[in-house]
Amino acid sequence: MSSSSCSEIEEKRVTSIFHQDDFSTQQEVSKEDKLKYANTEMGEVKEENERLKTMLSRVEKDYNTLQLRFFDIVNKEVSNKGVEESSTSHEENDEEPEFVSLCLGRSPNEYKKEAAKIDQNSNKPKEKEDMEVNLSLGLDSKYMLSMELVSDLTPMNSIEELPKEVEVEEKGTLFSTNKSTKVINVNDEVSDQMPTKRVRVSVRAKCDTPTMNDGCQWRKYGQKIAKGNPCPRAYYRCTVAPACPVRKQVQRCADDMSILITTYEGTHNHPLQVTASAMAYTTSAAASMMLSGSSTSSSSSHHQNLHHHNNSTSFGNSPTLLNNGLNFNHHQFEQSRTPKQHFFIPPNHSSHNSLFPTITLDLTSPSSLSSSSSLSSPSSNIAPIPRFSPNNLNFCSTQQPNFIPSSTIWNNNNNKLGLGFINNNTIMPIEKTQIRPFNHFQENFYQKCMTNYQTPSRQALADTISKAISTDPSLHSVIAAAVTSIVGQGSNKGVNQKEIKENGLGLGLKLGEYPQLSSNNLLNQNGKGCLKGSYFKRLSPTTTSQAKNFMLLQPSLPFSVSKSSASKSSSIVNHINHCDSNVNTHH
DNA sequence: CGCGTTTGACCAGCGC
DNA sequence: GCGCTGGTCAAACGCG
Repeated sequence: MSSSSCSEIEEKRVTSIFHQDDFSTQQEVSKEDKLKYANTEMGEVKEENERLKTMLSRVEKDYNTLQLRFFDIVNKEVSNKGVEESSTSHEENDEEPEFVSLCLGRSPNEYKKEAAKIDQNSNKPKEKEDMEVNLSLGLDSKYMLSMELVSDLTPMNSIEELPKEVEVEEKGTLFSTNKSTKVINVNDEVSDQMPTKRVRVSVRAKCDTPTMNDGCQWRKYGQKIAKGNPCPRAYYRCTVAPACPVRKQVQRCADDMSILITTYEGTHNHPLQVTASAMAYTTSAAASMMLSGSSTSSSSSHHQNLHHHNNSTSFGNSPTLLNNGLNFNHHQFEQSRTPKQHFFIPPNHSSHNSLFPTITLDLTSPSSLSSSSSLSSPSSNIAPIPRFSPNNLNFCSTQQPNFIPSSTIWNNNNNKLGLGFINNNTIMPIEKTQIRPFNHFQENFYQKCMTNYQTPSRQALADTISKAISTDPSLHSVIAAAVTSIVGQGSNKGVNQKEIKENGLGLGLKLGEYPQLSSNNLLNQNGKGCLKGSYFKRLSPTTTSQAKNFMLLQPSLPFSVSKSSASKSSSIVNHINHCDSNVNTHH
């Protein structure tokens, strides 16, 4: 059939439509409306499709750019090292670029030391050893979140406790003398100016159990009454690997004992479980936030630097990325001066604290609450926060598996932990910068990590992705980071799922297997004294009075308890999962 | 008996 | 130098 005859037929059809009687004309008018509506919808969908395509290409571009930069730096280093080292080390280096140390508060040289310990104490094949040392903080991933994240993260960590060997190393790139631990430092100035600091990431979450279940195994090695908090602080070290340098401190909030404050320090030198990866991901991101913000200055320009550091960074530094999600209270310096603020004063708020900048991840505040308006203050330098549905993000472990929804322990409905908004009625002081680097996508990534890859729903994916993208154009760089992470995870997916099955992590997590959860007493460790008051008698009068004062400064955080958000969360998870599959396909 | 927790002692850093 | 505080160690203890 020729095209002309075809158009004739169509014309006739249209003509016949318009020449029907009045009744049918009315019908046709409504049909026409429908057609118009459908056409409009189609147009919108097309536009959205275009936006998605653009997004995807951007993500791809970002990814490639980052990868190129990464290999560029690595190659530089290899060529520099090549002068000094034999060709065998070249071979090693050639295979190493995939491993980047994502440090959280400790120098890579510590890992060198740890690795040396391992070296002495075991007869592991070197290759395996390298793997363990290299696999730092989270994701079990060959690819890290982004080059920016890594580079942002490293300066402080690289410098702190900097052994002399490193001083001879070239500026711009830091290598631990242990060849296996490779840390890239892109920012020369930063490294030059870096004070000797560790970074700590403090997670505040409502939790009834002694510790949060973050996927790692911990051994308690100490307990102290810290000044300013009647609740004892418990010290744990990671026991997943013998020489893992990661420590955590667990302490109840003096103000609200249902809030558990977990402070992480150090970087795991071993592969992490999926659940542990999620926490590591968050803490490392938070640490990167902190480092990128504080790295360039300890002066009053700190806040600005936080935003100016690098707009292409995958996390947090771009103001556009600060809109949604988790909030990080950055209290590198002296703690809260304004009683109105809902700042968490970290466990260590003595003079020592300046040596350990701490970033707080507040998972206790209901998300879509009132804070957005207060935070939109021009002088706060933080964009107004769009409201979005709160997700359940619960790090609480529970000893009552029966209460765990079958979908995921992280969707535990006992607590509805809003993501990120702080009840802050005052303008943020420069020293205490509030960062909201995460948005929907990253939160969802979190959920994804927690949920053992639920079967994705394509419809749900389409809905959420399009919504997220259309409402937040800034997502592209975030997605870039998430994609990078997901791709990395994807590579280990099979293993992780296997581990999940074998080790009881993820869906069917056998909580009782974790030593810190094995007790029947919910507060048997750091929490019991809080309620029984047994340790109060041990407090000096000074401490007690200080604690009282402290409490006066700490208004209670409101909590919302909901049992309806599980479906939302699972829906969100589906989107991520779907994205995951798409991304894997793409790459 | 092995493993993890508890708890007092000890050490280091900091401010006065 | 002294006292305060945070952090760690290690012996004692408890539990399975």
